[in-house]
Amino acid sequence: MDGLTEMLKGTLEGCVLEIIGSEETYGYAITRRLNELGFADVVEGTVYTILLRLEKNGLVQVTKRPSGLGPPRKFYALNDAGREELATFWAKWEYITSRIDKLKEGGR
Amino acid sequence: MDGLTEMLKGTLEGCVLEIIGSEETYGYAITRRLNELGFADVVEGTVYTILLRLEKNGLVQVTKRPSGLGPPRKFYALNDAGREELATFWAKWEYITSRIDKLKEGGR
DNA sequence: CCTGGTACTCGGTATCACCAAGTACCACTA
DNA sequence: TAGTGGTACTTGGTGATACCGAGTACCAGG
Repeated sequence: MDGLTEMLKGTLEGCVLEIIGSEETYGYAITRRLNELGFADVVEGTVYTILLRLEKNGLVQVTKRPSGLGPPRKFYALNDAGREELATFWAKWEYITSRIDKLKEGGR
Repeated sequence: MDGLTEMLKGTLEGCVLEIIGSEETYGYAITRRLNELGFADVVEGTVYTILLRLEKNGLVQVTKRPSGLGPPRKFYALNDAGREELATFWAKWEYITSRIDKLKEGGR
């Protein structure tokens, strides 16, 4: 399945929020997680730009820790604003999917 | 519900395809249809750019007809390529929603 | 050493929806 | 007959987002 990229616009950031929200983790691992979830062609560069944005928008708390097998990792955790943003994301997701499913059912 | 715009990226075009696929129709009516479906802040300009793109990509057949209460309408119908594109869109949609729902369930 | 896996950064590009303003056609009304 | 409002399409520019590619750096094992 390819060419998903355009459809992920706006949702990928929410996915990253969800992942961070369930466990404090770092960019490289998030990328792997997304890949194994089925978003195979999401690459590191994309995830890092999202993480930078989250940080810039004050939704996460960042902690740098040594890795042992590579450069130090930047661990991300949600703060209150981040949790709120995550809830908003899921609300929007529900809304959109319900409308589109209705459209698909031929709802008129 | 606002701020849906970014999340609609890539899906709005599919919605328009679906609407056209179910009935030959025109831009203004498509906008109204999307609005009543719950995509309240989708405006005409947006729909027209999508229609132009569909036409440019050879997914639709266009017929101009007089309106009676305004300027002539451009009616859009799917051609074979358009129907194929629509099927692809739904396949992608299924794929993405299933993955994201899995993520939401805490699937790990 | 040197290859390969881990881990982050940065500059540029393409796509897509939005916005704003404009054109134009018609019916109704004052 | 001038004005208003609804219908209908066009166009040029903007902003957000994900992608791509190249680069830096650290470490372990052969």
